[in-house]
Formats: sequence, structure tokens, C-alpha cells
Amino acid sequence: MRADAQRNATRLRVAAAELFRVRGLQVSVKEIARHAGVSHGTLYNLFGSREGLMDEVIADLAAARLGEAARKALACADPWRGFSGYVSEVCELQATDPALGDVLTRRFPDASRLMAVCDNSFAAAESIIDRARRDGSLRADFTAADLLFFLASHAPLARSAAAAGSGSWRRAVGFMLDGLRAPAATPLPADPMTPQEINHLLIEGSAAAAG
Amino acid sequence: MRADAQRNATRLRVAAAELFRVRGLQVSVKEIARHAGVSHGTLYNLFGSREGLMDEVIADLAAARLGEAARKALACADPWRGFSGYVSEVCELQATDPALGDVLTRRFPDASRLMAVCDNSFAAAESIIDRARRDGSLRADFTAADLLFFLASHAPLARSAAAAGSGSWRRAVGFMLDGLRAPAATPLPADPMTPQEINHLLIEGSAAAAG
DNA sequence: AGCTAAGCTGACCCTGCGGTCAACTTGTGC
DNA sequence: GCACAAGTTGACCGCAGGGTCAGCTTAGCT
Repeated sequence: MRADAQRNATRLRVAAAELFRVRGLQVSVKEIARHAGVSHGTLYNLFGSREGLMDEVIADLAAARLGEAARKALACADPWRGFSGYVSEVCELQATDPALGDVLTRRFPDASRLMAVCDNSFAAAESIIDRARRDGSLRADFTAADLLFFLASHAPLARSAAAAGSGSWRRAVGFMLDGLRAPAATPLPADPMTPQEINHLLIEGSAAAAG
Repeated sequence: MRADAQRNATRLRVAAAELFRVRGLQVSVKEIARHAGVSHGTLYNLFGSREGLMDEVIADLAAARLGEAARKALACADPWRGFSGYVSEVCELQATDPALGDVLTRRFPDASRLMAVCDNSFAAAESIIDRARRDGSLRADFTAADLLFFLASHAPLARSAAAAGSGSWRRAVGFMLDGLRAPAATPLPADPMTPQEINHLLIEGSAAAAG
């Protein structure tokens, strides 16, 4: 790869990271290129597609952040504190870094590495949830799909709130967590989703929101 | 107004009602006109804007549905059942009639009558919430702004789920309600939003989602 | 039947999106 | 310093959205 191409790739990565972080993964390809000071054609040359760029710029970062949150949760002696801390932390990430919210909610099914991160994260969430359920602190009927549903619902407004300088989205997380403690549980009105169902739902949901 | 204009207005109203109901308020003006079998120019002639059409087609219907739900809630002898039934019913409306979700979440700030419906609905929710809080069944720190935040978060995914034939969104409502009973309450990590804040948030939020 | 204004149409304006590619520029090895 | 491949560019494609308006059609009165 020639030196100028290298330079442009770096510029694009930097610009994309910046824009993804503040505006989410849906920023337009041309805008990223503009921000990087190169033609959008160059972006296609170097990365092939927006998904390619996303995979390069976001995947490792997202995996690290989400992995760290999961690690902390499982390292916590109290399973409930581990679980609730995990939920809070992931919500915090969603609120302060829109790109991470987009990863978790599968808004870009064509970004294969991001989808893998999402899968890993789902598996980690299952462990965290299982542990807290076995402990008897988390209600028995709560599933990882429920968590994903909550996170996906919550992300957009939390993002807006955080962008407006408000921490009010934390209240919603608080209400939710209070409803997830085992003693608070009352029978649920519907069967749990399978992982397939929730994944379809998220992907369909982003398509509907976009179109 | 000439007879043909009358006829076209009716056609447009019918087509808009249909499309709004199944696809939400964001359907394009041209698509409504196509569906009605008239030129989109005619739509502008007769209604001035999409907002004008929305106000004519949706406002009364939304007011009736939401008003009825509120009436039932306040008529219920048990304030908690009134409140929880209200939340469930509004969520049901959001899931099955995307247009109503869009009304409540202020996605179209320029539709003045819709915004009025939204304001009335907020006031009704305050009554329902107040009653349940005074009763001691609903946690004391829950506000109408919190409800609106929840409804707005919940609407998009509930819509997708319902469209896919799933009732799984009801689970999320169940978790939330379990967290709202007074005995489940633990201190919240943030101050409540003012009505102004939540309104700004919703409007900003839809703008962000659209752009 | 004829006239006129009310109403309708769709071509046209703009924007912005993703994406492609011929023509140009420039880095780099010789 | 030169040749050529590697890389860059921005005009261009198609699409879809909101919105406007000159010019045509037709309802409806006389």
C-alpha cells in the first residue's frame, strides 16, 4: 500500500471513529469522507463499503468495552450487583457512545465483525443473567432476549437525553432493575423470545426505523 | 368545495388513515397520494401539508382512543389496576396502531392538533399516576414524564414485534410494571424530568432518528 | 351549450442517500 | 528524472423524499 493511501486510510479511520462516536453508525459515507478531507470514492477504494469501515473502526473497540463490562459483572461476588451493574454500564455506554448502541441493536447486519461482537455479548449476558437467576436475586423468568429488547428500546432515547446533557435516562434503568428483582416478579403475559426471534426483531426494527 | 374535490379529499383521508395505521405517520406524502389514486399536488391543494392531513385524519381518532383508555383507568375502583391497565392499553395501541405511537412520542411537532392530543394525554396520565401514588400502590417517585419516556422507548420495538406477530413486547411492559409497584422501589439515580424536558427530548429524539 | 373559475396533474425544483468509474494525479522503483 | 502502476477525484448514475406551479381539465352555473 502506498504511503498516501495509508495516510488516507488513517484519516478516514479517525474521522469515522469520531463521527460514529458522536452521531452513531448511521452517519453517511460521504459525510465521513468530507470530514476526513478525502473523496468518498477513496473511502470505497480503501474499505469497500461502510460496513467494512465500521468493522475496522468499531469492532475491536466495542468488543473491548462490552467484554470489560461483562468481565467485571462476572467478577463481582454478588451476582445481583454484577447483573445490575452490567445493565447500568451497558446503558451508560449506549447513552454516551451511540455507536455502541448501534452495535448491540444490530442496526447493521452486514457488518460481520460487529455482528460477531453482538453474538459474543449476548452469550456473556446469558452467563451474567444465569448466575443471578441461580442466585435467586434475579427473577427466574428473565432472559437474555428480554435484556436485549430492553437495551434496544432504551438506546435511542438515552442517547438523545445524554446528548442534551440529561441523566434522566438512568431513571428508566432504575425502574426496570426494580422490576427484575425476584421478589418484585408477577407472572408475565407472554412467552419468552428465542434468540432468533429477538435478532430478527432488532434487524427488522432498524430497517423499519430507517425506511 | 366542488364535488370532485370533496371526493378526492375523502379518498386521501381514507388512504392516509389506512397507511398511517399500518405504517405509522412517517409514510411519504407521495405514497399516500399514489394509494389514493390522485396526484400528490392535489394532496397539497387540499390539506396544505402532511401535518394538515395528519391533524384531520388522526387527531380525533387518537383523542378518542387515548381518552377512552384514560377514562377507563380513572373509572377503575382500584387505582393500581387503573394505572397498570392504562399503561398496558396504551402500549397495546402503540403496538397495533403505529400512528398512535407516533402521536404520543411527538414525532410530528408541526401537527398542532396532534400535539394538543398529546398534551391532553399527558395531563390524563398525570391524574392516573397521582391517584395510584396517593393510593400507595404506585411508587412515589414515578412521574408522568417517566411514563412518557417509557412509552416512547417502547413504541418502535413493540411495533416491530407486533408486526411480526409476536406478543413478546408485553413482557417488557410486565417487567416495567413490576418495577413500579411501591414495594419494589429503590432510590433512583437521577432527578425527574420536567414536562418541558421530556417534550424536548421526544422531539429531538425523533429528529435524530429521522436524520 | 358555453363559459369560467375551481381543481387537478405531473413535470420540475431541491435535497441527500449509496455507489461506480473514466480520467487525472502522484508516489515510487529503477 | 522518468515511466508506470497505484491511488484519487468528482462528476455521474439511480433512487426517494418534500414541495411548487404553469397549464390543462372539468364541474357546475346560467
